[in-house]
Amino acid sequence: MNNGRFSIALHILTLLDKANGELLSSEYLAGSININPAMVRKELINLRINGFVQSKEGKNGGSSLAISANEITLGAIYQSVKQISLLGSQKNTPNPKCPVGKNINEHLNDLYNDTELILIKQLNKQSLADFSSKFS
Amino acid sequence: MNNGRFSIALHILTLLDKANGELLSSEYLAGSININPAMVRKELINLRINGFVQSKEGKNGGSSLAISANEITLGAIYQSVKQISLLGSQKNTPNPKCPVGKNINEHLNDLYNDTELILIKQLNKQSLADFSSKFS
DNA sequence: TCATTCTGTAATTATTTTTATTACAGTACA
DNA sequence: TGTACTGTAATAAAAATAATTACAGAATGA
Repeated sequence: MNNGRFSIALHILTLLDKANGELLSSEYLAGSININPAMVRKELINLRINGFVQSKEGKNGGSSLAISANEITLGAIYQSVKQISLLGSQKNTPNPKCPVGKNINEHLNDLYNDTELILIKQLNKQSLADFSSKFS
Repeated sequence: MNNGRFSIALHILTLLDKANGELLSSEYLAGSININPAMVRKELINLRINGFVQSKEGKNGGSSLAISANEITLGAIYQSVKQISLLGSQKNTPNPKCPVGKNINEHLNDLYNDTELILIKQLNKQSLADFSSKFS
């Protein structure tokens, strides 16, 4: 991963888990994370798409977990926020006339994919519930 | 990892391995990678510090591997180029008044460190020689 | 019904990070 | 002593991230 989105997503989810079903507003969440509520709402879109949270509009609205914290692994969170590949951005345009340059992207991709699989497997060892339980 | 430096470093090292001891200039390396020679020279500084390459100044100068490609693991290359933590930048400044915010950085750091160890272990399974042998 | 308090979302701007460029001093060779 | 390199700094450009602002629309409840 290469963005603060994982941290933010995990922070949101941990707070929601701690809230035990009570709806938390994006402003409240933003207060704990110390970022802008609009950023929280943006990340909530993604968490909703991935089925982790549900939100209620309007007065007294807010968000809560949509499924049990036991069912949400850190690997799944990671996958929900990652967009570009793990070890480097793939905008390299090496020289196709060079035997190495011509093929390196293919080999780098293989390497990144293999490595990322291991990473996700490792993250999957821990659920949101496990992570959340570390907090008092 | 979250920068193109890994790709560049590995590309450089692969080219040097293929060159079989012959000195390659930063301009030649840059030509294969399709980046600026100054960028290559910058990355070479790091590779030198880490003992992977050696460079010779002056006319007919250039760089070559300083140790055998068998002794350079991809994990070691990864470690040489990484600067910030794996899963997210650590500039978060959560709200210390919140029980979750107060402690999340500590727990995130633990998680990142554990995960990164696994990642490096995985990358260490492959040496530069292994990687380089994939190219004709 | 209507003021209030939320979310949803788009548009814009600011900041930070990364990458690229330029330039030139110093070194080694022939 | 000219040429072809590296070393390195300074600067600029580009890209990625994050923050801000704004406002329409939804739900509540007085």
